[in-house]
Formats: sequence, structure tokens, C-alpha cells
Amino acid sequence: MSRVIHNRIAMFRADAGLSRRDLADAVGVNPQTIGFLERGDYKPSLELALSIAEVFGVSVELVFSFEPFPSLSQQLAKGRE
Amino acid sequence: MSRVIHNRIAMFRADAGLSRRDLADAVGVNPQTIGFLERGDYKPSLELALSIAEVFGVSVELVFSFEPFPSLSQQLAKGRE
DNA sequence: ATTGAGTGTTGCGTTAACATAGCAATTTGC
DNA sequence: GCAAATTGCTATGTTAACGCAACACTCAAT
Repeated sequence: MSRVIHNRIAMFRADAGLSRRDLADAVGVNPQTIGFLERGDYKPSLELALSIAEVFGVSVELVFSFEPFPSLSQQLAKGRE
Repeated sequence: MSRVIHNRIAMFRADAGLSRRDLADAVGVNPQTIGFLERGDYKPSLELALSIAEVFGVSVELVFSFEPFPSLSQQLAKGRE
């Protein structure tokens, strides 16, 4: 069991106008931890993933996935906004 | 950051007619690990949570939640089946 | 009566998800 | 110009999520 997990933390964070420190404070972790997650250096615990999704007000699957996320430009071009 | 995470693994597993070994094999972990999760002895990684939800064909939030799940009898009584 | 499947639990070892500190590079505001 | 905020990266330490082995218990089937 070792699968790659893709995430859109940076995208949701930028959209919400939050810095890493802001998000880190909101979920109660170290700011570096957010950086490690965004870069894919390591995978979050379920607890942290649920907390992050909660802050953004979306489901876990919208932020984390085994499948790579399409680029924002691709997705908007499809009219799914 | 340390919140309790409730889960309905046992319920979904029973509904699917799977033993712990079956589920463990399906997601690629040790059978004891499933037992530990069901009892709440420890919380799963996001990777494991996504895999389990994938096996059951439901979203992560339907299996894992910060809020306790209502009993099955309660939920069926509400007519939400 | 006994075999096997499912489960509950304990113990020990490994690994990775965290915390924390530190420093350089870049950007933004004053 | 300088200072503060944000980010990128490295290093070290702790803790908990795992793997794995072992054993007891219950229950269904033969």
C-alpha cells in the first residue's frame, strides 16, 4: 500500500486568500507542514485532510485524490465553473 | 490538533459481506489494522481512508467524520434509505 | 468432538507524519 | 532605501500509524 496522493491545497488556499500560516493556524499545525503537503513531500493524516477540507468548505475528494487534478485553465475551459 | 474521528467501517463492511481479511486484502494492509481502525484504537492515514472509501464506492465523509454517526436504526427510521 | 473462520488483544519493530528551529531568496509595503 | 511577510529548503527529534507474530475466544459446520 503506497499510492501517490495529489492535492489542490495551494489552489484552494490562494482562492481563499490565505497564507500558509493562516491555513496552518486554522487547522492547528505548523506552517512548514502545509508547505510539505503542497509540495507532496509527504501525505497528510486523515485528521489533517478532513480539517483542511473543512476550512475550505468542500469535500475531501475535491482537495485530495489518487488521480492527478486537471489544471485550472483546463477545467474552466470546459465550462465547469 | 487532535480530534476524534468516528467511522462506519464495520457497518459498510458487513453490508458488503466482507470479512476484515477481505477488506484488508482489498486495500493492501494487515487484517489487524482494520480491527484497530474499527475499534478506534488509531486513526487511518488519508491514503488508507481513500482506499477504504474507494472499496465501498462511497465518499470519505460517508465512512469517516468528526461528528458521531447516527445509529442505523435511527437513520432508517427517518426514511432516508 | 474438532476443525476453521472471524474476531479481540498484546507486544515489538519500522517508518513516516508531524513539531521545531534555522537560514536564504523573493516579494510587498513603508 | 529598509523592514516585514511569504515561501523554499535543510536538519533533528518525537510520536503514532502501520507490519508482523502470537494466543485466546466464540461460533458455525462437519
